[in-house]
Amino acid sequence: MSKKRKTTLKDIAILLDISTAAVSKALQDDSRISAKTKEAVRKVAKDLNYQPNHLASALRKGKSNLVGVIVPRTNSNFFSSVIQNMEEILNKNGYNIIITQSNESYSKECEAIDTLLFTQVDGIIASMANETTDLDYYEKIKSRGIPLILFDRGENDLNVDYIGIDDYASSHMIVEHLIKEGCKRIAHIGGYKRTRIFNNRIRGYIDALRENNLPLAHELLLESSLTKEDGRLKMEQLLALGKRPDAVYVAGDYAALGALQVLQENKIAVPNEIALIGFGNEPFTAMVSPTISSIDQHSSEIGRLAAQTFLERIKMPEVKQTLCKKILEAKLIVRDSSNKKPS
Amino acid sequence: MSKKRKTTLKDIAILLDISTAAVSKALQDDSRISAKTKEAVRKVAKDLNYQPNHLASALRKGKSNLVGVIVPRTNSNFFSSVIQNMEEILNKNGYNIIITQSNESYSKECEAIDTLLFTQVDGIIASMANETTDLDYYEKIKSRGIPLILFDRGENDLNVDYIGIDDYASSHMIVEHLIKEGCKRIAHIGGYKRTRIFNNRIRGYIDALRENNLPLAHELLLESSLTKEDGRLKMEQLLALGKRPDAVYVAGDYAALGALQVLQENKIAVPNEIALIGFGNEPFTAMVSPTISSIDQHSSEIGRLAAQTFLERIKMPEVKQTLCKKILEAKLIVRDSSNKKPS
DNA sequence: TAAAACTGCTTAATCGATTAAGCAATTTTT
DNA sequence: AAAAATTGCTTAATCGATTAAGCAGTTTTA
Repeated sequence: MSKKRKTTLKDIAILLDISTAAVSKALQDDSRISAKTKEAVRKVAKDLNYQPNHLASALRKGKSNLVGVIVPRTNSNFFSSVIQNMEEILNKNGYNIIITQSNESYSKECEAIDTLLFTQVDGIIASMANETTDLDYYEKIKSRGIPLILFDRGENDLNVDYIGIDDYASSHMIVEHLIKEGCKRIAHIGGYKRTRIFNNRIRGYIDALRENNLPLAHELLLESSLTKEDGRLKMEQLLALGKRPDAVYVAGDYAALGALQVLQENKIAVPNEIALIGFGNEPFTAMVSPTISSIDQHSSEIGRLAAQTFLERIKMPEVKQTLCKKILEAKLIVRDSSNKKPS
Repeated sequence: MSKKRKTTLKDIAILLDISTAAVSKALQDDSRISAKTKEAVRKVAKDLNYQPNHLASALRKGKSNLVGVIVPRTNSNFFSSVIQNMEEILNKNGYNIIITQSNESYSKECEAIDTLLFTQVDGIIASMANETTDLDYYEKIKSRGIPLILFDRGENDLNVDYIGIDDYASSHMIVEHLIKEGCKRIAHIGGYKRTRIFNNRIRGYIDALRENNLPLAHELLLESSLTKEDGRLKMEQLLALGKRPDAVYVAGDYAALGALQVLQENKIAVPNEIALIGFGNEPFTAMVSPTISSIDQHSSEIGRLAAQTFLERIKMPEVKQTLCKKILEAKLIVRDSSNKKPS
């Protein structure tokens, strides 16, 4: 019962008694083919339910019209939103995307790169795993001559296009907001220092404190994996201090949630005793109680820009010199967890 | 600077002064090639950093080793976990996956199917959009002669393999649990009746009530899109009733969260005044306060089974007769929102 | 020792679409 | 009216890997 044989250009050609070349050109609306022939070809193509064999044309044309995407995970709102917006633009331009997840693991990331290169993608858009410090594998992409665009988690050292938010400024903004709320001992549960974005957040935190003449206490600055569990641990660590902080800025929402749970378990009033701010504006920050203030990273915008950057690179592969680094300004969403005076 | 030219079989062949056929076979460890030649080929392949052109081999072999995946969205824990487990098994078997999102929209789903067929995937694993009722497009996949496996959201009418949980039994389990907790007026905020899984949940709810001699009040059975917003609306509707329910079973976690918020805004004690249960075991159900009881859908297992089913279909395409419908037993996770007597 | 089987390769066709080159017929230009 | 340009196609090569068929030379079997 299953009609296995797909219709090919040849089938159409034989039926109309013309060459496959003519059929191919007709479907591409080539000016050298008469309107009558084009019409006939299109009709037969529709009748036979012709679907071009993508592999064949990709092989011949030397491009697959596929874009590889590597993200640490898809079940975060940030990444799935980036992907969704990226996909929309790429689809419109005839590209499809292949999504792969690194699960924050360097080895899985390398596998993902191999997979994508193997699949002959025309380019790769990636956000690096937390673990990743070695950039050899990314060099492999560059040496393949296809565009590589990084977003959010990216390294400056790799000389590639990058889209992200201004982590330094965001961090700065958070600390100033907390100071305005009257906080004087502001702790920071930060990400890994070696990851550029987290390092920038740490710098923003330190500089904002300094500019406001607040002392920087080293016991208030912690390095974390930013999982919910580690957020709990680091919060417990902060509560164990002789002089507790009156505000905690956590560099990730999941860790902020863990921290919030510990605060609640210890019956500490949020924000009045200790104010709390996360980073990433994950949907659950607006769902928990109290709602958690956070930074919106403009995921849609990042997705769109990454896609556009890729398209530009594809169009003009020779203009490699001007590197494209787009840094967006993030937005602080003030919610209950840092709002001491509810209006 | 960019070394554009990729090394091909031909390059290796010329270097070793043998035919490309011999090289191809050597790399495939064909028994008709001498160990010496194989060794030499492998060495040169490594030296030249040979990466086989996937498009060429896929074209020739008539299979792409790509599996298409269609999900309503990736930013739900359920789907991302399914995908992750599916990917693991498929990768091990030489397959890569292309993920596409339908965003619960029928038209986007059709586009996704076209995209995947166009990319010459060897099979499709899908969970249907809420909107989808018309199955013509899925027929298109079947007529292409490649395996189609549905999970979670699937229609029985389409004669294809299916993996999911027992929605009827899960629903039954929830209601019995609530009754055991002493609830007597149990409401159900259900999904769309026309979607099979939600219909099954509704049937389970009704039958469990009946078996326990509890009256079925039509005003306690609501149909919802199961978004967080709609969960709020439906909960407000329930609170507006003359005789309020003493338990609400919501067919989705997001909607359950919305319902919980409304309950809290109305200062209604959960679970003592009104108990609450969700469905799906999204991570946030364990994060909010009170934590929300829910049903775990065994996402990892579903992902693994879907992948395995695909692999079996590929291995034995002729054994089309025995349809594979795997229905897993789900697990009720009792949390604070339905636990009246904390031990 | 002749026939059969195996070893280790080569040749050439193939997958399906694209495209450079070319050719005959028609139309436009000079 | 001859030259040039245009139209509308065809032929054949190509992308890179795979594979059926085949062919020497060697080894095993009867």
